[in-house]
Amino acid sequence: MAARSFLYGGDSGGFNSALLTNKRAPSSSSKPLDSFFISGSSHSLGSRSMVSFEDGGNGSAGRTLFQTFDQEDIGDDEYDDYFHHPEKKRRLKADQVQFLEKSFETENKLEPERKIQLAKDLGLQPRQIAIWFQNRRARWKTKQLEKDYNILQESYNILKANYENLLQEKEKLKSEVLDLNDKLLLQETEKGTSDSSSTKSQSEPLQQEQIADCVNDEDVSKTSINNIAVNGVESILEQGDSSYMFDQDHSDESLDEDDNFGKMFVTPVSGYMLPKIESGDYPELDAVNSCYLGFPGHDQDQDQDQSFGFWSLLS
DNA sequence: TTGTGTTTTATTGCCTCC
DNA sequence: GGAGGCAATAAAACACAA
Repeated sequence: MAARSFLYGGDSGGFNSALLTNKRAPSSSSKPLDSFFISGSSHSLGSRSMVSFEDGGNGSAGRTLFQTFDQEDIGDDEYDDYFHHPEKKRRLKADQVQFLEKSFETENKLEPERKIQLAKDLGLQPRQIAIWFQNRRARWKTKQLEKDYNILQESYNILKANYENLLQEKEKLKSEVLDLNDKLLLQETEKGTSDSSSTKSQSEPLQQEQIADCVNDEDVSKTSINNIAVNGVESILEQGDSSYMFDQDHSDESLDEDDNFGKMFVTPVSGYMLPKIESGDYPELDAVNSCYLGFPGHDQDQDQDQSFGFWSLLS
């Protein structure tokens, strides 16, 4: 991309009004010395800074915090330096940045009146104010995305740890069942009667089937859970609608039962909408849970409420 | 001093809204 | 169609290690 900067061309009395109304001012309008004559350029800026707070940032009425450049105020070398590097970028002074930061905290969008006022107060071009806010919003967004990513990463890790615990528990219970089955068989064998086979527990074949089902489901479930968690993270990263970024209030959306919002939740930091995973949405996850539920006398509701907190974690 | 990575300022192009 | 927003990007300014 061509990077011919025009900065803030205009006459020495102020800024080029065309640049305020037309943000696509052609680069050709930039004259070599234009950027030197930015309204409010001053001395005492260090070597290159474009602006300074002459009054210490008290913002007294009727006076900008930024003074008009005057050749008499700076040394010849510096003056010469400006002439020979007319388009150098100049960083804002710390005080100016602080002022803008405070303003940004109040409201991260910039209405025209506020822009003009800030420009007056700081002795900058309104366009500079707009650009600063735009860049600041971009930085803010990046940070929020990082935070959301970290939150999701943490959730994923918890989910994964829970899943692994779940598998361990399942193995333990499975071996208990096998053990009990062995004992049962042993007992019945000890009875040694000829009709023992007909009095054999009817529940046994069913339990063995269930165990087999659980074993078969295991790999599928593991893959599915991982996919769900990973997709959750990816969906945030791929979320392109920035309209959420500065829209603070999504509380109503998550309560709407008539559309998909009813199954969404809002990420805590950036306010992204993500699908809320519930029991029944992913049969593979239910299959994992169901492995506990086939035993005689086992309380399913209790199991879902207790120990692993599997669904509560997801929702 | 210099090379290199990061941050900040500014431009460009595209999109949306009124 | 103009104004303003955002993403992508360039380039200056800055920080810092070697």
